[in-house]
Amino acid sequence: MPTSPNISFVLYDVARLIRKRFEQRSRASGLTRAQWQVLSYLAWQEGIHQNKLADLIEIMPITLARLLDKMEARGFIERRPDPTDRRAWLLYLTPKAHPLIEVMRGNGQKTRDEAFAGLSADAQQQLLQTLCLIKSNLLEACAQPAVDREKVHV
Amino acid sequence: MPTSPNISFVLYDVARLIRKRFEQRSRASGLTRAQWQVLSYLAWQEGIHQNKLADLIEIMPITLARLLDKMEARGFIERRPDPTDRRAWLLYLTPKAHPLIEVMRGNGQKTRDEAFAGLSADAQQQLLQTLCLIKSNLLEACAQPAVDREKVHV
DNA sequence: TGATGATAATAAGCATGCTCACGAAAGTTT
DNA sequence: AAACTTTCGTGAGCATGCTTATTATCATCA
Repeated sequence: MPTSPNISFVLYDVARLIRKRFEQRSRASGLTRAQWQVLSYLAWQEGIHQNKLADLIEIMPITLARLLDKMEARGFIERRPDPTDRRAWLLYLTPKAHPLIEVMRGNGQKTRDEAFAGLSADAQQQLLQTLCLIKSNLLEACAQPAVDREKVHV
Repeated sequence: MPTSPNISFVLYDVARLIRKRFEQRSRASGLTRAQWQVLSYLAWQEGIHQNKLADLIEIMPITLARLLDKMEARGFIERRPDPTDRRAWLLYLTPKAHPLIEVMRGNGQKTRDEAFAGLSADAQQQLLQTLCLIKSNLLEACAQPAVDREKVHV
């Protein structure tokens, strides 16, 4: 950009590059960044409903459903019917998934080490807090309608 | 997550939400976040090659080509042949694109205002610098091979 | 009970971004 | 000039994430 870089663009770039680097590193393990995020939350909350998990990760349920389709096909998770609600599934890790968790955690750590090189622990903590604030701002904003009043008729 | 949230996940979430919010706001204008980024750089460097523009934005040339296809189809940019290199195109905005620039800049500003509410100008400046450092770390890292030494055979 | 509304999951379709591969043209070396 | 290498742009195919819409089931209330 001509003047100083646009902070939103930079933030978006950083996220894209983190994903890219993580997946360079994890290709052999067979899990993408998004799938690792799912696995990571699921390891913590096994037996959860898809809806609840989507809420936790803050993605649309349909986005999660597609991820789970792939992870189920590859044998990392299983959907068991909820005995009390025939619409719903309960999500569980398979035995095959367990050894992956430590490997992927390591890959995440290595990616963070690369990304945050030169940042003190304090600076990282500060960054995390700032990002959490921004995230909460955006979650609230996204729930509000945003009319594009300056619509351009082309 | 059980303990404190994973900073990479949060960062990724924030980027996703910024895009989502920006596009909620800009739907009527007909440009997505990515297309707006292209337009924004192009307004600054008209007559550039696709390759150079992809370098600037730091995306793969093929990703840019697809974006340009759509923007060209909608009449926002045009590709003119480079008289000195028959492989290459020179990129230009159309007259139709110019009025969009101010509108989209405004949408970006509104989105940032929502996202960064509660952050002082200093804190925002600090954040920008930190993100630029991380981006540069990651650009360097991505250029290095990342062997997944702990390959899991499944 | 029976209608009405909410909720769980998914389908269809689109945008962005990647890897890998390829053709055409340009540049370089012999 | 011919052969090799590099570069520019794109095709194919995949993953993620969204909006919108649909089906099946559950919950509630008349």
